[in-house]
Amino acid sequence: MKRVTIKDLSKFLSLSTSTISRALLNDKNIHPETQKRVLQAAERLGYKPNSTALNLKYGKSKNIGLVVPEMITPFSSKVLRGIQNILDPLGYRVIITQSDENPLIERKNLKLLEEFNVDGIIINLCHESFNEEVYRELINHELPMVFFDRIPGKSLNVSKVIVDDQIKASLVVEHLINTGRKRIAHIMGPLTIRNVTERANGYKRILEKYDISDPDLIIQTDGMTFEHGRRAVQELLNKKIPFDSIFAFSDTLAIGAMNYLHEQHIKIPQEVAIASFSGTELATIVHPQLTTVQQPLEKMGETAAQLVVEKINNKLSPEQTIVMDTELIYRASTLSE
Amino acid sequence: MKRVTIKDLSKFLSLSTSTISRALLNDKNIHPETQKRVLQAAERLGYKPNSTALNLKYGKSKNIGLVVPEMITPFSSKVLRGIQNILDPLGYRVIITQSDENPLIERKNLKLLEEFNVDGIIINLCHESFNEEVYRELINHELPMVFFDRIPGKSLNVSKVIVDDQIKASLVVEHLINTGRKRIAHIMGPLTIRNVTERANGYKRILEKYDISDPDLIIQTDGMTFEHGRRAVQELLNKKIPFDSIFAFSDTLAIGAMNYLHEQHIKIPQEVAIASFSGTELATIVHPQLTTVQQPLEKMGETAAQLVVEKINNKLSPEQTIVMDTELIYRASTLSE
DNA sequence: ATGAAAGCGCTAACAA
DNA sequence: TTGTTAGCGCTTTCAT
Repeated sequence: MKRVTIKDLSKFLSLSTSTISRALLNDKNIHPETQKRVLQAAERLGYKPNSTALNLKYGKSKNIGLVVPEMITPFSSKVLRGIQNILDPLGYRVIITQSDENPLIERKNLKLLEEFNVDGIIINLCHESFNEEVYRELINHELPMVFFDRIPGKSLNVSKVIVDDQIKASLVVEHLINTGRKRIAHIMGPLTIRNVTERANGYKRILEKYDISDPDLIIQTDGMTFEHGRRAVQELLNKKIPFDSIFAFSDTLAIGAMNYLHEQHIKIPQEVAIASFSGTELATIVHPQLTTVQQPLEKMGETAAQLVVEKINNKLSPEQTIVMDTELIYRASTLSE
Repeated sequence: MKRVTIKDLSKFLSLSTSTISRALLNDKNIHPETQKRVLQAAERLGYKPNSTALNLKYGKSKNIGLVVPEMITPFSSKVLRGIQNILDPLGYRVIITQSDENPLIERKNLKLLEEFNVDGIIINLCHESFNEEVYRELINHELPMVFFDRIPGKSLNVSKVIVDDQIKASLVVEHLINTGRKRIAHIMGPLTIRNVTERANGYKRILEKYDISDPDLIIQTDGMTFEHGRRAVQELLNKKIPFDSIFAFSDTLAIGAMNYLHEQHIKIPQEVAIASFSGTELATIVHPQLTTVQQPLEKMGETAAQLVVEKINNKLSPEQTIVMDTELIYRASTLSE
């Protein structure tokens, strides 16, 4: 069953293709009667505009590329949802690529998206500097780019959507202190991610303020999986470093840690309280539920999408950094019953 | 920075566009010397083929639509990964749409994908019959479709990728019996999903075989979220129906149930053992880890992708139903230490 | 109000 | 071996 084109309609109605096009586009230069006939015929023959032809005509692909480190946790999914809220009604399609936390794959993805003629890129990067030159190149090619969550270093002038990492990290740690914790460990992610440093700074600031800091309490991981969280807390225990609570960079790391604690029959929160950053259901499907800084992921996606669209429609629109509000949510993992 | 086209190269080298095209395509009818010059110029000017033009030319979009009920659990993400393994190297882009378990949204998504000229659709449906007419229509339009996981009723002759639901459900239940359980509850999903019935049949078969069935033990949910699982077990407890184990349709339902049990301080697996179907990390990030039927999700995605590609390349290739092998994995949620 | 024709970037007959 | 031309489906000047 071949697709019906304007040409088919033109033959069918013995009208020129331009007239058909005008009728379809609601042009003023069209007789109402003619338009009615065209519309009816279009309906009857099942005419569907060919978006490829339009894209060629207008020099756009109506594709937006999304680059994320992974899609295994619901983090990226929720952001995607927000992105689609904005982009779907505008007729954009979203092409998703996963970097697997590997900057080389990320680079390949970016190149691929450029090949694919995407009109813009929304990216959550996996290394704050490794691909800086690639980002710069794409931007020079006038490809609109918006970064969210994990953003590149200051030297790149781009639009970003982030959260108030440091402040909220401080608040979390302060909450642990307020609930009587004194030996607060921190499970960091890799240093190649800007938020990792930000959140760690928030943590350090408070521990120093209360004069309870101890470098032994900071465990640096070289990855972001459940397994990394697990190994971090294992390390603390093996080194016999006493601790009564954990602030983890992400819910993934936190949950990994929780699991190991469970296996060791260490009670949460009685013996060890635990808190982290999240924004997904992950925080509520574990037991006990995790105290977290709730990031407005869907809203972040929407905001990022709005920024790309803005940039696509107006190449001169200025770069913006939008800091989203987060909410600290207290749950059972830090509250004794 | 405007994109460099073949025309630009043609001017730059004083050659016809067709010669340029030939050089780029490695045509035999081209002087090696000329080809070298073209390739060098292309490299120097940064030429990138315009995929939109190609798609128009060849009447393809090189887009494949993916329709899934949700992306919040890692289920769809893992399948997507498999799909991309196959499709990325072939130059296909994957457009993702989420139905939110709502057949009306699913229908809208399908219509949208058709508008978008996708070359094929891979779908995990959310109601086994509601949109049957839409599927049929798309198939009549010669749009290649492959169903996976949740498939439509028998009356539709389409390619499918599924697992051996009934058999494996039986094995799970038999495992529960072998570990001494006698009052085995079943948390079903909605009856509008074929696998739900399949797995329930497997469950019933075994309970009848051992003559321990009891209709009270079957809880029918009207959704698939954590919350539904939670409420199902709540219902069992409220009705004071005694049970010593649960077989849940999915890990999502199982985890929801686990959480409620935890809150009621009911010990898993000592007081209640629990098992389900999965294939994602969800089963291992909860405590205790869940005994599940591990579905090869990535492989399922790959298989589905291969089937669409096959169908795209040859409209006449026959419909196939591929049953993937699953593995029953015993974990702490059914094994007392 | 309608039609003819050009053009978006590319490929593939057909000529030369 | 290279060039000319038409055409994929659509919109948009420019004529009529």
